[in-house]
Amino acid sequence: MAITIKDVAQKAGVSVATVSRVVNQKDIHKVGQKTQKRIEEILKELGYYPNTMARGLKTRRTYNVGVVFFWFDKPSLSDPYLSSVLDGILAFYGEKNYNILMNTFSLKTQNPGIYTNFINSGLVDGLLVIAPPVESQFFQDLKQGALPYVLISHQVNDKDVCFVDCLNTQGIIDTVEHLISLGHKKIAYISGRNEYSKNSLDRLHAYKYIMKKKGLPYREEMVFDGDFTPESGGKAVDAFLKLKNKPTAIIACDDSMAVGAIRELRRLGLRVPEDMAVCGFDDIPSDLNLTTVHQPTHQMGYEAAKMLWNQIEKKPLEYAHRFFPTRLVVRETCGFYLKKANAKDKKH
Amino acid sequence: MAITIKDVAQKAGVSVATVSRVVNQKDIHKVGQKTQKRIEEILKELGYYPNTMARGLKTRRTYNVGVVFFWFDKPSLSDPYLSSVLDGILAFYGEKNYNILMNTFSLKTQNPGIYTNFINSGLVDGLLVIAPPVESQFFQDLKQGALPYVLISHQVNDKDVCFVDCLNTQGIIDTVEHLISLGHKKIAYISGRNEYSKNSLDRLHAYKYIMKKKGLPYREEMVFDGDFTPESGGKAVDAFLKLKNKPTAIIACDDSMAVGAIRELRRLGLRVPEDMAVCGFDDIPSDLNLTTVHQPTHQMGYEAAKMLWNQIEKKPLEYAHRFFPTRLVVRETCGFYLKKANAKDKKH
DNA sequence: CTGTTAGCGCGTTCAC
DNA sequence: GTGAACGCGCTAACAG
Repeated sequence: MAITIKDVAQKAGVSVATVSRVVNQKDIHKVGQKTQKRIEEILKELGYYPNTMARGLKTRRTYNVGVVFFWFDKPSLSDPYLSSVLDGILAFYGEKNYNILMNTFSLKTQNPGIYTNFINSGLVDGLLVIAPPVESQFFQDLKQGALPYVLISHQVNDKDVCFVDCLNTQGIIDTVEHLISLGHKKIAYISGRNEYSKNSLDRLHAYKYIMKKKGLPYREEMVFDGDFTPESGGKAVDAFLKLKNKPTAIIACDDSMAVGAIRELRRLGLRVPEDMAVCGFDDIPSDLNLTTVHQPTHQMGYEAAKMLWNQIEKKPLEYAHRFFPTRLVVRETCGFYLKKANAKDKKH
Repeated sequence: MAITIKDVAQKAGVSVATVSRVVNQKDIHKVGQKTQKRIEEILKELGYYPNTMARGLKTRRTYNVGVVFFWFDKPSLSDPYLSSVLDGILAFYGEKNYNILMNTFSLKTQNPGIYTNFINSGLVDGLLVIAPPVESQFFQDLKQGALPYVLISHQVNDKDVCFVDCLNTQGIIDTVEHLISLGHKKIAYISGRNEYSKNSLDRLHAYKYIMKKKGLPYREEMVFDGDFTPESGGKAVDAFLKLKNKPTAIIACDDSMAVGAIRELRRLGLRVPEDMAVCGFDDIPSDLNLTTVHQPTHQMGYEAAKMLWNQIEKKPLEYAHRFFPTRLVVRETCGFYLKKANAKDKKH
């Protein structure tokens, strides 16, 4: 059995209350210098560490925060977006000496027991929810519960719900405008899983909005419903190429699908960007020189963690929502540099 | 305040003991059918969830396992090796309905308080330790404590210490032999941080061993001490190219450094593999067509998790150590296919 | 300055 | 079949 506060008290010849005061440095000015010294020595000698369970039971604080993320096929941290967000979270709570409790949630089985148990068990002081599905019982459970939480990459029309997100709409608008400036008019779009990702939905809306605004025809067949996998990006390409009126550019809702699209195009003997421009979203590491929209995922994780921490520690909240700017990163696959080079050639 | 067992008992007109029996399905045959039904209904109606802290305090079980990993500059899950191992761990404990508690440990500050607290606080039922430093107070604390643990990617000469690892030595031997078969004799090596990574150390030893065994001269200057970053791979190349007696092939202790080496070689106008063959270790996703050694990281995480679980649940342990085979994955950067193509050309 | 004590929510023993 | 009561280790209110 581990050393308890009682053991320490006994050995020091004091009461447990005094030991507790020393351990927690609370009301420490009330403890005699000598007593404190003696207790501190015995603490080390015995190798005492407070039992988190007992302490948590009493104080209702655990210094744990839960991180929930969602998956289809299998839980995976290998996703660059996810691991970057998590890195931000880890960075913040590393400083604060909190523990991170990971919990994953299958979108297939949708077993609520897993997270309701997590929400209500008193195991964590708060919850960080990464990219939850658009509609879910989850939110109701969350709102009903007393546990503080912050949503990541999921904006919601509710003053009271804390979240961080990037400016998805702006990112897509920038991309479309950039492609238009390169002369494209027939711009196709590969969507994500719109029922499961608010980001995906917001980006799709943005695409429709800006196409219309720019006077470009929005056509059903120019939107393909993908699922965030490279494979679905490839399927989108196959579908687009079958059209009578083929697109000259493709925007993918995320980089994975953009990568899949490029691979398929090349497999079919088409060149990117000469024969087809391709743009992505997220700016994940890749050697394909993808033109894409960058979002500050690490910072978003960090700030979400901070917002949650403020709630937990009852600090005044500076803001309930936090939007991070996106940035269009122009590389090779949109054809910008190709066009530039061609223009230069013509001059000569 | 959350619903407690007392609330349920009151509403059901029974004692807390009876409710407890129903909740835990323990001695359930002693509870009357009707009583059970009634309690179960009220349980749902009230939305009761047992308090983990109280339960943990009583039972000494938390259904949490801790995962510890180590870092230099900042904690990062973006490392493909790490995220893959974690995926394996998540996959296993997802099935078992355990929670994962992440804790990171800085190799710079080496503050032991962080993990000793973690070890002794009763917060977790066991510990998974990923790629710990070669020598550390950590191990002593671990051995002294009563907490079950399993080491990942760290083999140790101790029957009682559980670990999983891949056959690092075999991986390096395969690589060297493969390069020799392609005609290479001057094979340089980029090492990792040998004080902090047992894998790195084991691989270096393997390199020295096989070079000697094959009658190839081992020269100090042919080994460069890197730090697992692409940058250090680049520096290694710079150093090797300054030598009078330049290598014709480079083996890197991990893929990151191999990638860095290739980038630097190309930057300097050298071709890979024509002018220099390069091989890595780990088989991380990359578009460089790297010849490398694959290790089943996901499976290793999964099996380590299983070993720990067996300990926690007091099941008989099948084995304390588990070694996973490596597999040389021959792609472009070693020059194998180049040679093959050349040979074919000559025939004609 | 220090000690006594109640009680956090739960599981479990023992009595009925 | 069921309930009363104890104690897990700790913090905090109160007493002295």
